[in-house]
Amino acid sequence: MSTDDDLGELIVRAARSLRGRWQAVLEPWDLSPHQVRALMVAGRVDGLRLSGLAERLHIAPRSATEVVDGLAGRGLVERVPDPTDRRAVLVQLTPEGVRVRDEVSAARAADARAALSRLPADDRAELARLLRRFLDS
Amino acid sequence: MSTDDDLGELIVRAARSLRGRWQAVLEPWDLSPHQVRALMVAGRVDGLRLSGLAERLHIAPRSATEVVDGLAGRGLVERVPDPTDRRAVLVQLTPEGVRVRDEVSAARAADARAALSRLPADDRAELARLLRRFLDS
DNA sequence: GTCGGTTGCTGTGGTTACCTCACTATGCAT
DNA sequence: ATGCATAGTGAGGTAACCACAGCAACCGAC
Repeated sequence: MSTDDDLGELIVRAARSLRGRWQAVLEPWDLSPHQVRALMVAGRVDGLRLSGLAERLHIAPRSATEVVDGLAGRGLVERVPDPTDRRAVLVQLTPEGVRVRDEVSAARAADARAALSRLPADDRAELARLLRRFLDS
Repeated sequence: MSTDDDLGELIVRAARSLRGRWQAVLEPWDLSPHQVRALMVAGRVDGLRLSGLAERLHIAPRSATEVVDGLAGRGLVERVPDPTDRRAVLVQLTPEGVRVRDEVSAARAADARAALSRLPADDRAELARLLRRFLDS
């Protein structure tokens, strides 16, 4: 049905709109989307290995090295040896990394709120309910 | 509110899920998303210039040249001189291009139907309504 | 006309973000 | 101890984007 084609298209367009805004919001920090995601994950997960990061970002292990290189070069993240396995390397936020993570987090939340505030609160709730149902199915 | 943060996240995740499926559906044709979009646009718009294609795909004019190179190399598209301006080049689907466009179109529609059929029809309608409202605002 | 500025496409060359493959160091089971 | 598996990374490649320069064609003012 054409309504279903449209629905897929609508979801993708809505996401594109949000992603565009989000990228603009990130600009002051000059971080790629992957770097931001890595920062979030590394802040949330304690004792995160490079391989674990690669898995969560859906990229090759080799590429995780590069993402971490980028963040480490900015002093947002540190490589620390895994005490339980001398082959492994853990990704750990520096104090600066924590600060930037919190700033970016707050900016993203504020922007999402602004973008979606055009929709009445009960529409937002309904939308969230329906999307959750779709994703869980 | 955390529900709004979630909503943005939900939209992006839903789109990612659809995009992942879509890319898998496209695999047999070995076409990039941009190439498919170009094929669709060129099939829809008569007398489409490279610059017009670039505009619709939100890429630099130079990059449109490359997309068309790719499609022309597969024989899906032809460059024809613009009769009204000898500098300009029009992008026109070959018969093979029309065939592939229709196949891909049908496959995408079928997949979207399959992906979204997990949601009841009235939920789909409501979801579409809400997303349209968001996008139009 | 013709001449200066503009436009449409593309060649060259560069960046970025991925990838695979091979290597080293380490861990671990027999 | 020895052989195989695993963690990260150096080397090198690819695909998709970009800006800039160049060429051909268009167009408005004179």
